[in-house]
Amino acid sequence: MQLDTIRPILSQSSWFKSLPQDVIEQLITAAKLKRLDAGQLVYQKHDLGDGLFCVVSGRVRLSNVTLEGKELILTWMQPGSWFGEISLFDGLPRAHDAHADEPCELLKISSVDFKALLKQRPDLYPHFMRLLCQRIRTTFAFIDETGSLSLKGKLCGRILLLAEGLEHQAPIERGTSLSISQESLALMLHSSRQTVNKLLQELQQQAVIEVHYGQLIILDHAKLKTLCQI
Amino acid sequence: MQLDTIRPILSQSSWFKSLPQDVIEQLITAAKLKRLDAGQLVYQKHDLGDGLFCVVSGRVRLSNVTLEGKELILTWMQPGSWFGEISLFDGLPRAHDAHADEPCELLKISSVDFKALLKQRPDLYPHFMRLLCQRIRTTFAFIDETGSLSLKGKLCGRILLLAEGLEHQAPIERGTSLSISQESLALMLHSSRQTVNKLLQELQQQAVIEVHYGQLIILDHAKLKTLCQI
DNA sequence: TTCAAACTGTCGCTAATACGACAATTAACC
DNA sequence: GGTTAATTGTCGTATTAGCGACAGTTTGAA
Repeated sequence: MQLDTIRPILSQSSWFKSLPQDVIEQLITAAKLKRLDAGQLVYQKHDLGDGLFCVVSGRVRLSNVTLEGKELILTWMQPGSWFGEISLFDGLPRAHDAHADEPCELLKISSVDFKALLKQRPDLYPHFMRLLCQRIRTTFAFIDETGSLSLKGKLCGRILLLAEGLEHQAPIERGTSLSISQESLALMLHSSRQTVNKLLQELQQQAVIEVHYGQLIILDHAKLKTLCQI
Repeated sequence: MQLDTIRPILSQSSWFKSLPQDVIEQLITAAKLKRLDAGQLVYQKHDLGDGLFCVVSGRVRLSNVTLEGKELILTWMQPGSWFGEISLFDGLPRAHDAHADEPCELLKISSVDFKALLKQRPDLYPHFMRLLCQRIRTTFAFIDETGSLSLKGKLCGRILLLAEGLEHQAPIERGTSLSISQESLALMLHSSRQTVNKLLQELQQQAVIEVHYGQLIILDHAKLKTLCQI
């Protein structure tokens, strides 16, 4: 993978783009590219945090497993997204499992390199505080959704989140497609495949989405937004 | 209120206690004590963040209101707890409403003072990053609870959280009491008063808690912990 | 072309829980 | 003490959604 292929992916993150240019170069230089097969573990809950990651290609699943063995998907990280920063800052173990959902390429900045960078450039602290704040606000929004929306509303919210993750700041066009199984959506919603199926059918009836094998196509982005308004 | 009364309350927060001694003094000096009546607003969602708060006495409720007007309680902040830091670090509006649940005394450090302090003491950044990380991890734990526990489990988790908030690091003793209405618990669980009542009765049957008017008494702390294990 | 695996669509049963209603209890204030 | 507001306890009913079961569909690989 060439640096020139990576750069445009990294700049999909508005946070990363806002870093000083020389820091961006330093991070890219310090980063190692890792390839993972589908299903491979990136890190596991309770592991020590040994680095910071960015998805270059593929999709990483952040999840937890309950006592009974059921997997709860928190979210997916898509190209351009950074993750794994929290353990780096508080030194505590990983809060989730991270798996490659498909064959993935990840950039990894090791703890050691990262701490060296921070020591050398303390002016970066505010940038990383903003990254943490973003994470907190996303998480708060998630909780608000959980509490105030019907399952259908939550489903619409998740679909939008994933679609926006794919296209980042770019406007979502009619026809944006989302490769995800109904089973996975259910795991993210803490719901059942059958119920998700029923709701997707309803949304298809309303011409909001098209439902295909392992794939959704967004037809009416505005309607989706309305349906998940809190 | 004397400084000497405030100091022991502030040091209930292990985060605050870990700050350098001179910074603690600076913060105490910069802070203004605010008194609020029961029900009074501390700040409102979408307000600009104009300061950082610490509860000295009373209880502050962090909540959101849905489109239909239903209040969703995120949590209560109790003596020794700091809140309102996120808007300070990312400059974005408040994410929740904050109300005094009872007559309250709050310490407030204004944005201006706070930013001046950070400018003067950039070595404090890591401390505030830790505060943010704590918040994120609490929030993640909250989401995990939501997804993997039965309503009864979540109820036990909330009761413990509130009890621990009251007693902070101190071990919860048999007999710790919690002043809260069943209605409020329901709003926090996104559930109904009636259901919460039924579950509390069950817990009382099992001799885990005692249920009184506007009050719960914890009898079996260990059992509560078991019931909310993820 | 065939086969297996993954995914989707649908039915019916059951459990959980929201919500209205109303009575009983407790606390607070005059 | 008496009155009022807040809180709790308990119905019954309606709705939501989880889950097993099973057939149909799509995909990819032999």
